[in-house]
Amino acid sequence: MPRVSSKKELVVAAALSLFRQKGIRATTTKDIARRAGVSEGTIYRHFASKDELAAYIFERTETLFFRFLSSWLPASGDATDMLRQYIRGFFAFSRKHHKHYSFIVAAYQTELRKSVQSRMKPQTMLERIIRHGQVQGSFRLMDTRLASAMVLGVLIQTVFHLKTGQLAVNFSDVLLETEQTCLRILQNGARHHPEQSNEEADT
Amino acid sequence: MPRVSSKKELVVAAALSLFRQKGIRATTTKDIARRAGVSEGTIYRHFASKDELAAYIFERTETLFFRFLSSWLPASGDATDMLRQYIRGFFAFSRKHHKHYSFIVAAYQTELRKSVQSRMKPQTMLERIIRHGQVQGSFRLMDTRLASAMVLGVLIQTVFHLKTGQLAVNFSDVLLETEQTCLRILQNGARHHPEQSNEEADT
Amino acid sequence: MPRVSSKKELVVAAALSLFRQKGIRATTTKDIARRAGVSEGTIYRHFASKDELAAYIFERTETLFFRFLSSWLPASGDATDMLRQYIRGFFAFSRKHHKHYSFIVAAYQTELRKSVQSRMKPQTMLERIIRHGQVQGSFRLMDTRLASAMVLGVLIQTVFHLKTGQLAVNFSDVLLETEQTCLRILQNGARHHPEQSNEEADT
Amino acid sequence: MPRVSSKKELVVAAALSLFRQKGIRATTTKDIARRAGVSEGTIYRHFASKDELAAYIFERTETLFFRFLSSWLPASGDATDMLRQYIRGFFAFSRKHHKHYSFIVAAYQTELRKSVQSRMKPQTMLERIIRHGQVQGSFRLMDTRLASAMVLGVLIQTVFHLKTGQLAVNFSDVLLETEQTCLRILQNGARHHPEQSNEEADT
DNA sequence: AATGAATGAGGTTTCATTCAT
DNA sequence: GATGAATGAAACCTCATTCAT
Repeated sequence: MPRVSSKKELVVAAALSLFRQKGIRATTTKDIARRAGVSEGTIYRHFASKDELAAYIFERTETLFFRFLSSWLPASGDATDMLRQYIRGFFAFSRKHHKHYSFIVAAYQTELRKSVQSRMKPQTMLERIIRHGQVQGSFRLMDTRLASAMVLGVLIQTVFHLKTGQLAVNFSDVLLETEQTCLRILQNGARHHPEQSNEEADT
Repeated sequence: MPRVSSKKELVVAAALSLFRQKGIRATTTKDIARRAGVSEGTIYRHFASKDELAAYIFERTETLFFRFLSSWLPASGDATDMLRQYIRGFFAFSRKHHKHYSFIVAAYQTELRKSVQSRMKPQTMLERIIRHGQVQGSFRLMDTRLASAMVLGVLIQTVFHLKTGQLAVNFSDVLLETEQTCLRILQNGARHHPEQSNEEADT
Repeated sequence: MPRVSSKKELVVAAALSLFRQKGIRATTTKDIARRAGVSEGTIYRHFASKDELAAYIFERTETLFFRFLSSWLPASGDATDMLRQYIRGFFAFSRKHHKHYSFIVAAYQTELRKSVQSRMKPQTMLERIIRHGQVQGSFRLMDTRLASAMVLGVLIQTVFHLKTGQLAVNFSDVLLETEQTCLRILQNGARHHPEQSNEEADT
Repeated sequence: MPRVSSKKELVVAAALSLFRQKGIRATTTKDIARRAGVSEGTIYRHFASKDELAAYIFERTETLFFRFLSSWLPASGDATDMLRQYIRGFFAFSRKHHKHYSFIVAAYQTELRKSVQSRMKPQTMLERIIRHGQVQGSFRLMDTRLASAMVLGVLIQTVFHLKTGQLAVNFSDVLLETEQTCLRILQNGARHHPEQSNEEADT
């Protein structure tokens, strides 16, 4: 029986860490090997190329993210509840799986935009929640993809600012604020008829 | 801008185009020279390095963006109006200066995150508008950076989806929708079923 | 040959097949192991190195070839008969032991030219036949090595063209033709415009 | 104006020399660069890959060989004369362009067999001469490709033995001998006792 | 004996940058 | 100013060989 140690996980962990810090292209195979404490050749016993390693990590992370979010969603079918839990799960993931989170956000926005086909599944999940809410009547009718993109945009930016410590507010305040913000985006409500908005602007 | 040298502009235009398509790292100086119709050496007559070229383009683009937005802002001081005009200017820029827009968004999110220090000035401008609105009382009180980040997140995601043609709706509808969304985020007002959200906020 | 180990023969067979297809250098130990259905380590239990494996196969093949040819040679001592049988044996080997044949020809011409010292014994055998014929007076006097090289050159080229199917003629015709050709090369006789060639031959 | 020195020829000369000594695969780009006195990068300014360099040298050499042979052929149309001159040209090339000769023979037989499509034009030229002789009636009728292959087999083997100095005879003797041998192969004439060969064919 | 993960030297290729012209 | 051949460090990757199991 051959060695079972398998340094594959060492490679994956090192690569995840470096990819997220410096980006995929800027990370060299030598970097990864050094950080993982293995030889460069070892990388290629487990992955056909650096790109394949990146894709592997991306998919694994996406699945992890997806499952993590799923575990937060309530069984019940209330879309507003689901959205809240989605947001909480999102924040929780960004804290518990710090490295995975920042890797996947960076990778999605940039280097893997084209190569990986499985559309960031967490977004798909969000779309489903929104569509559900629209059917239930609790969310207003608008393009579902756009809606989910907007919500994700808000979440990603918020977490980014939380992480970089530029925010003076505490975590749970931001969480509540973000929930409200996202609901504002999605919920019905006669907002914004110019007169109204002016009125409200005065509030 | 006085044309110091015709070649320099050729280089800048070629680099802008390539950087945004493939990213900065993935673009080689040979690529740039070929596209610009100049020799590789010429690049180095005008810029000390590829990174400096990228930084130059970034700053120039940011300034262009900033001035463009400024020209859309109303002289008047109503924050809601200003926000609306900011959004319209943002959309207009993304259409008129397609290449500059996609370059700056990509660069900001990724490769230049650290190297360029001038905080993407359009965000600063947005922050100022929001702070202004908060002072005026038309926007609710919240962390200004967070607020501006959220609004930018929405704008960037929306434009991205507009560009990739995944939206079935037309431009002016999306524009209106986005305006409303951003106002929902920023304005005061008892939106979203307060009872619920309060309850859960206690959880 | 007693089978020392079943695996060893699997390795040899796989290597023979691959070496002849792609050459020795271009064949990797991983290729061999995969084709043989064994692990890479197993190769090294039986052979000290890839080169030694190649040398082993070369020598084994040469011996096989030599014995095969020997079994075709008549007991009688007529050089012309011996040559005919040599040629027939050569053709027969190239058909019955297709892989061995193409391996040994390729290896001899190229990669093993220097490393293997045992002069391709089939050539030695041919030399002996020719010398015999010269002593008998049935073959003309000429450098024996050169003569054998020429005959081998003819045989190898002919078989090559037979194998690649570029010849419109059938096997037994080619065989007869080749016999005649080799005899023309070796035999005495006022061939070809006697006046001219004889004169020049005397020069 | 840039440097015009062009180290391309240095690279080509070094590669030709090394390829023929050690084979293409066994020659490293580092070898080539060192021998040529240039950096490895320089190779890639002029050739897309090592294989392309090899193909370039092969084609160039083939053309050189072809032109060299052409310059030896008589204007007159006598096939026997043409063949004699072809052979003399062949020998002359192998001596004057020693490196080119041994490269092309080795490359043709082995590493470039498949990759280069232009059938070793010197063989085509020989085929044409043989066909011409057959039409004239001075050469017997036989498969032209086979005939040319046989003659080339003889020439290559003879030159090989001349070069390796294993032959005790002098150059012009070998040349004459080879001419006769080739003419024996090609010319008409009832050689070899037919009865015998038929009988033995039944064996 | 057999395995195959691991090694690491070394191979091919890329590319930002320099510099003679 | 402009050129592009040249550089050489460093990137990615291969592969014969070793060795713990």
